[in-house]
Amino acid sequence: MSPSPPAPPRQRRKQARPGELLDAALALFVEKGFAATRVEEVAARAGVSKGTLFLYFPSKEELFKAVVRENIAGRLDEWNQELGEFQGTSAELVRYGLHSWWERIGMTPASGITKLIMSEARNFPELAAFYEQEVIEPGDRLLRRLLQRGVDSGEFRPLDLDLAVYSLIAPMIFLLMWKHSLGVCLPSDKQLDPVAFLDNQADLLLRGMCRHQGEPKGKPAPR
Amino acid sequence: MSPSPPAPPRQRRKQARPGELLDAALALFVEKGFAATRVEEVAARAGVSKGTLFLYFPSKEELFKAVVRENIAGRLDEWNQELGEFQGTSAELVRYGLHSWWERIGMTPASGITKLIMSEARNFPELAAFYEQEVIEPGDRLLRRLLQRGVDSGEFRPLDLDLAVYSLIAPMIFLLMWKHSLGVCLPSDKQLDPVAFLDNQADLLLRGMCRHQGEPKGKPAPR
Amino acid sequence: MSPSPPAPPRQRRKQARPGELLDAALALFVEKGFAATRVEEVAARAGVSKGTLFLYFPSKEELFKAVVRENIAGRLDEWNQELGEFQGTSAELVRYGLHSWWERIGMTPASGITKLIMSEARNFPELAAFYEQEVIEPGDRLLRRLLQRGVDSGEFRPLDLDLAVYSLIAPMIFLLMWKHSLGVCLPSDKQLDPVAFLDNQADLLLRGMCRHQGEPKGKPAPR
Amino acid sequence: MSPSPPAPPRQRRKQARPGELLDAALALFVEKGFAATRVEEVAARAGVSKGTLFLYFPSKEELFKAVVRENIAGRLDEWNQELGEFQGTSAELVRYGLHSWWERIGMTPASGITKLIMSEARNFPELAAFYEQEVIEPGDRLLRRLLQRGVDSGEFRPLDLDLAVYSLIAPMIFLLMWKHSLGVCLPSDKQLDPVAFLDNQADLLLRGMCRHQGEPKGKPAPR
DNA sequence: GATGAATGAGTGTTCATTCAT
DNA sequence: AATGAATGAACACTCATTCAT
Repeated sequence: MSPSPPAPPRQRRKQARPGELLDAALALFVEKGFAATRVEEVAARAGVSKGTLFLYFPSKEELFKAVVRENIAGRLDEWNQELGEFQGTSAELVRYGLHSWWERIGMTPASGITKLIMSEARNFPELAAFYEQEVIEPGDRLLRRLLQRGVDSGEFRPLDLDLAVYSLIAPMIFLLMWKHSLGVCLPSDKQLDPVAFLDNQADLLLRGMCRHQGEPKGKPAPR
Repeated sequence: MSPSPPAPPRQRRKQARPGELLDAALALFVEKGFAATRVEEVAARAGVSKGTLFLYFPSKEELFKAVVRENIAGRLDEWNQELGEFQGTSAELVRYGLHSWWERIGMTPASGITKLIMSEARNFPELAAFYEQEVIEPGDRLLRRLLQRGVDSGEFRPLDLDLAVYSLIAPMIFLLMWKHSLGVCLPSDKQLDPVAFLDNQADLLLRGMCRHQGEPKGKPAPR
Repeated sequence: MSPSPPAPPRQRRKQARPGELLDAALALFVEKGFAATRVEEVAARAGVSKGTLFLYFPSKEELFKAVVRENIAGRLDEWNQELGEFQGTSAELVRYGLHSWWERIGMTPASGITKLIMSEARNFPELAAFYEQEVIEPGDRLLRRLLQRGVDSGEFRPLDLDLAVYSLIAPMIFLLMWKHSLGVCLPSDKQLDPVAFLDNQADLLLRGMCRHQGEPKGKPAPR
Repeated sequence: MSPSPPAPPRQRRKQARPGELLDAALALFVEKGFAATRVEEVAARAGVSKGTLFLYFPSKEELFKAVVRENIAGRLDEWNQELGEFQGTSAELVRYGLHSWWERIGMTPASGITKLIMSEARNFPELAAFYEQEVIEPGDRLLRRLLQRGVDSGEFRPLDLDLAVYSLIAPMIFLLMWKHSLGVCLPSDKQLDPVAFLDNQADLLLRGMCRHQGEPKGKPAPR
């Protein structure tokens, strides 16, 4: 009567965690881009059927937005607060910020999102606007506050904040793009060490921003 | 068929077909990405029919590869030579290099190629390898020589060249990505001034690399 | 489970499920047609879950059939009897019949059933046959008897009963279709007044059927 | 290399007539309804592939509109003119109109369109509006002119044109609905003879509208 | 009995690719 | 060489139906 295999017993049940779908979507979006990722594949990787995905996310685009929210936008708040409570010099704060960014975003799969956005922004203006609003704008404010803190305390000299913010953003964006595009194709001896790179960039930046030229470069000497 | 006298003024091209197709394809690929670009649109922009495109390029992928190959070529050699003949301090050379890069690549449509590569590298590993070989590698050598010149002359202090090279590359890559992706979606008051940004980056970098701290930053040097 | 005292006021139905589902389904099928009605919507309107619907009806098609069967029943019998006992001229009887049809069927939601049948008959031949048997056939006999009464009494002249019956049916069917389809889309100044239309049709018909040309058309008799 | 059948040699060429698609669409829409008709089936019946259909019609809805235009809307003009040039009494004109309607629309596949519209109007308000504008409205004007002609010539008595127009429309609509829905399920002995029905309706109507009661009913030749 | 999470076949539409002309 | 009509494999999304709970 039913020569087809006995049909898997209606796989998992419970609450097939939208979380699993978000994880799968993140991985695939980053790997193949938004357009080239098929929702069916996302569903399959999450272990559910295509229909199930649409039970939780009304469209592919909303799925993407949810991925962004889950992985970046939603985390900015806690980060904001944490950096606000930082005790130490502003130079240390900048270094700490870059390091924690690397650990929480840069080195995680979430970093792929930024690459994705940079790659596809022009085709999905709505997504780009969403990202601008939910990530760029708050992130910009966060960095600006960091720098302003140093200026206010007299630790940094007066800065053109617009340029200075971009000086912080640039190495991060570069690192992400590198990691997610050409980096994956480079031979291992050409690989860029992200932490060393970030440290180096921090050194350069801080040396340029600090009022006292004696600002020690590396970790060593926090007096 | 057309005995009407003076020969129709749209005699136009003749054999230049592949070139026009490549130009059209470059523009569209940069603007919309690989997946979102329709071959029909490429053909239309080149003034030919869809079928004709496939006469010259066996598939969309091959067209893409041809676009990249076509637009990567030679430029580096002449640049290499020009920078080799530069008279002046190495600091000036670095600044000159960044400026001329902006004028010859960064601000021209050619910059789109890099954006394209960064965006699609993962889907075209073959292309990425090609780009690595043809651009990254020689570019890396070029920058390395620039820096080495400063070190050898004693103008720069001893450098970790690997890191230093990436410090030069990062702002360029960042600028391109910004310009070609999120930048186009940002409100005008958020726009980044590329030259100011490059100058600023050069200041920071050189301040970090130069042996004498008295290295004048930008134009005047604010005592 | 719910020891809270006075019994929740939404004790509501109990076992009336199938009936509520049929009501909901009737309304939606009439409004949107068979194909465009989603079972989920039917269930929701009946206040139950999608799964529950399938507990009572094995498929959407069976639900549809049940709706039609449920709403076609009996009414004809009482009507048959009532008209059989009518005292008055046959012309009055015909007019009375049309008016009471409008009041009991035409203007009520039950009219939707006929629209439904007319619309979906081809996709549900089984239903169409059922309707033919349960409604068309008895209705035809009823009308035939009405007309025969007039012929027998000498009030009407000899008639081609087949045609005459259709002359009665036609305005009713037309009215229903109009009301349930294009009528709902027409601007209010184009709306058809059903009672006036039926009266007018009765006038025309009776004028054609009555032996004495003096048959007064409407109520008053226009001098 | 290619074990699949040699592939039909890229069937017909030339101009795979949108006409064939329109015919196929008409037949299928009428047979199964708008929603239940799959575009692939339409294409198949026209002997082309699904993609080809979209070469000529940008969407299923536009295909439907084209069917309506082709089969009804487009013909109203010539009909309008023809009836305008009619020589004879207005009673004859009304009879002629009904007959020619039957021959050009009623008995042809085009008649299915009206059934379709009546059935699906509520689900596709845009289509209904289109039909109202392209068919109902002009048709209404046409009939109104017909009747006005009789009133003006003194052949008809003063009429409530709104009701009178609907008295003409009703039998046509009824006939179509009957033919395309229940009619297809009825046993042959119950079948309605459309021409006889229309004649009968015309008789009834004209008897009601004509000033001189002596208007002979049937064909017999109006002395 | 009742639920609602899960399924997967099916639909309209797009687009790279082919090929007779 | 060049065309453009034709193709068909995809893909996002829907919805009737199932079934573990």
